[in-house]
Amino acid sequence: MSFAFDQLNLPQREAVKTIHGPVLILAGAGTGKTRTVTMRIAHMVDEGISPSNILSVTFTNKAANEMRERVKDMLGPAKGKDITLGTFHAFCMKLLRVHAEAIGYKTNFSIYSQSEQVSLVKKILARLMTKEESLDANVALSRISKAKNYGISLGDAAQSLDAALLQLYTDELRALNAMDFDDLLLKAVELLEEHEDVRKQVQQKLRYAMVDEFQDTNTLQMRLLRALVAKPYNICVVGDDDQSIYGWRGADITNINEFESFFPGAKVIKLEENYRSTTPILHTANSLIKNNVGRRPKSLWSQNAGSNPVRLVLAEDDKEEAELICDEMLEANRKGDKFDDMAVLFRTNDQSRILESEFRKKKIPYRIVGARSFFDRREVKDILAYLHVMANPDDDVSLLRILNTPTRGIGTSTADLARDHSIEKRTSIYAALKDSAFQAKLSQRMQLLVGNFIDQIDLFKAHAAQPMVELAPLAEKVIVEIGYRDYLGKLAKTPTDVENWEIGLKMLKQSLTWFDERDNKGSLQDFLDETSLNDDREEKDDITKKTGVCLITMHASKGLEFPIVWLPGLEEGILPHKRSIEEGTKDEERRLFYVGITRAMRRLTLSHCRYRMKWGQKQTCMPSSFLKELDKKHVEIFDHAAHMKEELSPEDAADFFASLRRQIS
DNA sequence: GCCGAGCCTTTTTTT
DNA sequence: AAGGCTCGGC
Repeated sequence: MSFAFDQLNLPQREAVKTIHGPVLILAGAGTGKTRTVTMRIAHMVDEGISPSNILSVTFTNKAANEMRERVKDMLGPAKGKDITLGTFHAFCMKLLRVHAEAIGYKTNFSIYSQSEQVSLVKKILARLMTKEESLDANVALSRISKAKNYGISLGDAAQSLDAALLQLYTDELRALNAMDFDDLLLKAVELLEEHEDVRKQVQQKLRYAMVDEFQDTNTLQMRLLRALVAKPYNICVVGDDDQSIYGWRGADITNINEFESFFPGAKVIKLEENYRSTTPILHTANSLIKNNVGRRPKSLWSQNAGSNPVRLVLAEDDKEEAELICDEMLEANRKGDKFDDMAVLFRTNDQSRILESEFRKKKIPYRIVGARSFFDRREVKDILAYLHVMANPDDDVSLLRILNTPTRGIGTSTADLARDHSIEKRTSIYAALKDSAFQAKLSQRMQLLVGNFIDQIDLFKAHAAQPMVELAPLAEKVIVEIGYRDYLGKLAKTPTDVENWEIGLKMLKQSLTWFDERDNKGSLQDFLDETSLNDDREEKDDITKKTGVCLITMHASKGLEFPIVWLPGLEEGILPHKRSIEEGTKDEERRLFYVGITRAMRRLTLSHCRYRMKWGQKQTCMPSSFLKELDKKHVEIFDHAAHMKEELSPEDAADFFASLRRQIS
């Protein structure tokens, strides 16, 4: 393959050519990052590096899938699939499936999702807490996660509730042969750090590493990389410190800011030519982000001068702001702009409500990212829980979920008894149920019920363990034999409930069928791994495929671009968010604003209000302090509220002011 | 074991 | 304003 360097600009070319030693590519928004990275891989292979020696890790599944497609296109499917490519978590999971025994786990460990973690923590808290204390499970969990990520101790278990909780939580997970998402990273790090043979073996194979979205990596992921990448540090990371917006869930910006101290001798390459936006948009973005301290200085530029200034509009209230946006969209649409090309990016989800109602009123088509996950559906969770227990019967959370689902007379009191027994004997609940010492505590009737349940599970388990078992029929067998549809029928309050649940079951069976039909079909375990690590949010992946104006949070907009963009609600307390002001993380809010601005290709409108309805109450709003920071050279300022008043006839104006007074008082 | 009234909270969300 | 959660009554 001869190489097409002429398609790249100079820094891009340099990034592609530098394949030995540590490299940090600072790729600003819209600077052709993905193209550069995939070309770099192609170039490496071109230079004689075997694809099987290349590791490419990303932060999200979406990025991993994109990368996989691009690499396949570039190298062909045969070479493409030799590259080790996936998310950090998927990589660690695969490593641990092979080596778990070295760190005291069975290789069929379960992976606990967020909701499973929450239910486990709730259960532990219920046991742990005295009447005066109270602790929200989600809050506790985020502290546990922080402690794991940063490797910090929470102190003495006897002194601190957090420490006691972490202790019990950790013990419990281990007893259940389960890991949470953090554990996947943590245990993989432990494995590599403490087992030289494994580390050497992995380092021998994966001699060239590449990391995308590096600004989103956390401390554990950095530790993993350091364990994984040996001298001469053939590691290339790509990211943009200015787009680091996930600090609140552990992303550590020092990874990118101090990259050279982790990998000495690193070459830093900046990509600053932007192919997405016009000069006014980039100039405004640059003027904002340069107010952040401790960033790596860079400045985006474009050859596209553009024809529209950035606009900054003041509206009377949030209703008027929404109307204004809709009116301008209709006007732009009349002039030939497509609704698909427009987007409204907001800070908080509740900002979308008033927009949606205005869109519906004016009959403007819109698309919105669905927040609900497919795997949050009860029917999907129920059947998946059966599959989980079949793969790892020691998975207590799944087992407790199905113990009385469908109702089979094994109520909470028996479940509690089994729990106590399992704690006392330090076994799983499944093992407790099988224990004759436990069964002796039960009534004749309950013994029978528990026995039946265990027999059924063992039967399913044996079926699932058969080689080359088809999963879709297996799931259907479970659904039929447990009488799940009858159970749902009794549970339903309306006929639509039943229909909805049937849809969920269909979707689950469809994904099982797809898995069955795959060329390199794996085991039940493989299917469960994929579903655990792929939080397939409904619609999320399709947001770019759907049509209409895109309504989306600034966070979710990262990586997307739209010709025409509105950023409403630029008020102190919303952006920067009130909580970030309190917590002193305004820099991250500034980056978030920067991400929002740099999504726009041709036209950008910023807006804020004098008043806004919040929690059912009218609030006075101050303009965002970030607005002062913007260089107004390319910004047109427009007081829409005042403009509205001028346009009114005297009578209307009197009405207007009267109604305004009513609203204020 | 289930339902509903009343109370409380309210940023972003991936693996 | 609205969704989630708890607690009390049946």
